[in-house]
Amino acid sequence: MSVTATIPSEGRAPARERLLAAADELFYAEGVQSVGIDRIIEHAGVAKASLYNLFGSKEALISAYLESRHRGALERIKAAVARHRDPRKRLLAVFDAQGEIFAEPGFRGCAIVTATAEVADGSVIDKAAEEYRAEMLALLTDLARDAGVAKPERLARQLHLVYDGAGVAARMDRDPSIARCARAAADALLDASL
Amino acid sequence: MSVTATIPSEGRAPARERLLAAADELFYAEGVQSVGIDRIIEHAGVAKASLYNLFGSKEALISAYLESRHRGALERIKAAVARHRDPRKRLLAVFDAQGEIFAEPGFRGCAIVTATAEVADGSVIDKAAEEYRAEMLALLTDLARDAGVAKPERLARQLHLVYDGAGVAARMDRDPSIARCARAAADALLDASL
DNA sequence: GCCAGATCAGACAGACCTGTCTACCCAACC
DNA sequence: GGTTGGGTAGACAGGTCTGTCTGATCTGGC
Repeated sequence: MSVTATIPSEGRAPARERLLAAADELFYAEGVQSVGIDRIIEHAGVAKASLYNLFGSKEALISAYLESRHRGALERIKAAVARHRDPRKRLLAVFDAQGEIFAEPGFRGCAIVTATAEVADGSVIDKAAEEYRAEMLALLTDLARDAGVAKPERLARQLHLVYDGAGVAARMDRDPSIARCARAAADALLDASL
Repeated sequence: MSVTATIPSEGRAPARERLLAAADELFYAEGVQSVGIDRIIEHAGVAKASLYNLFGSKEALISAYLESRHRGALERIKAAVARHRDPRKRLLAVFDAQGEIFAEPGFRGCAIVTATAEVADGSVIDKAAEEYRAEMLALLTDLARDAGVAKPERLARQLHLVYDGAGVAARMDRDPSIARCARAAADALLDASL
């Protein structure tokens, strides 16, 4: 389990990282089902055997890709939250961060939402998604509690709805500005919960 | 273009209907990408040649399936709306209907949202989705206007967010009760818009 | 009876998929 | 200098995919 980080032969990232980068790019842009292993390894400049040595299966690579995407998004959101001290601003910062993410070139919705839509129920991917969603809901619940609302769980669920909806709408309507709409809705829902 | 409805040989629906029924069942349950033509025709009891005579391609069959799903959902929602005269109740009826749909066995989220997540950008399916989303937004805008809010377009966008989010959450968390949460959020957003 | 059109069953082509396997290369370490 | 381990390159197996094609069968209308 120790990732001893054998220093790569200078200038080139190790195969594992190159594979994850390629997976991130291709899986996200075209879907985990549509993109085959061959394209991943070609894009990463890695031999097929290396992929199977390092990850074991395509599904495991998808899991790692989703994990990394989720970590990245949550990190960005938490960083945006941390830039404020006022509880209301902290809560709304979630949607500010969402707006930034939406505006990035190549944005195509929440990777986890789209990936679960591609695979049948009960896959390993579903299990990962469950975990990730719980984490997001917990964050929103904390922020709602800090904002002093009477029923933080209740508001958190509502905000989670708005968060999910914004992700879907931004992708399907190709409209990053929907995040401002989500922010306004969150603001109103917070007011209504006080 | 005239669907002259040649009466089927008694007891058996015509091939087109059986294909659509099979597509509806399998595509929805397992995804349009994962389900192959062979399984569709086997389930429908139809020859492969008939499918290609009637629809021309798998993509066209998917389009027809999405069209039918969308029609059905919108019809149900409009029927629920029509059961009320009070503008607020009419607006909230959208989310009541959503709750009914969520509670049905085999519910797996909005077919259009999941289908667009499966295909690359720019496909025919994307174009259809655009149309369907506009229709939904128009309905919400009408309801918001009738409820007498100052900026109906603004509220409609927010409600659309909640609607989309509820669909995603109901699928991913396997929790139909999220519709009540969405209804409450819609109620609060309506209040805040008056 | 007979024909036209719809439908059926299934082989087939050509592409693509995941995952395995062999064989070679090269750098680091003892 | 030899060994070990991670990496590369690519063939291969066995399966699945969409879409086409051939030919048989059924049914309604004349």
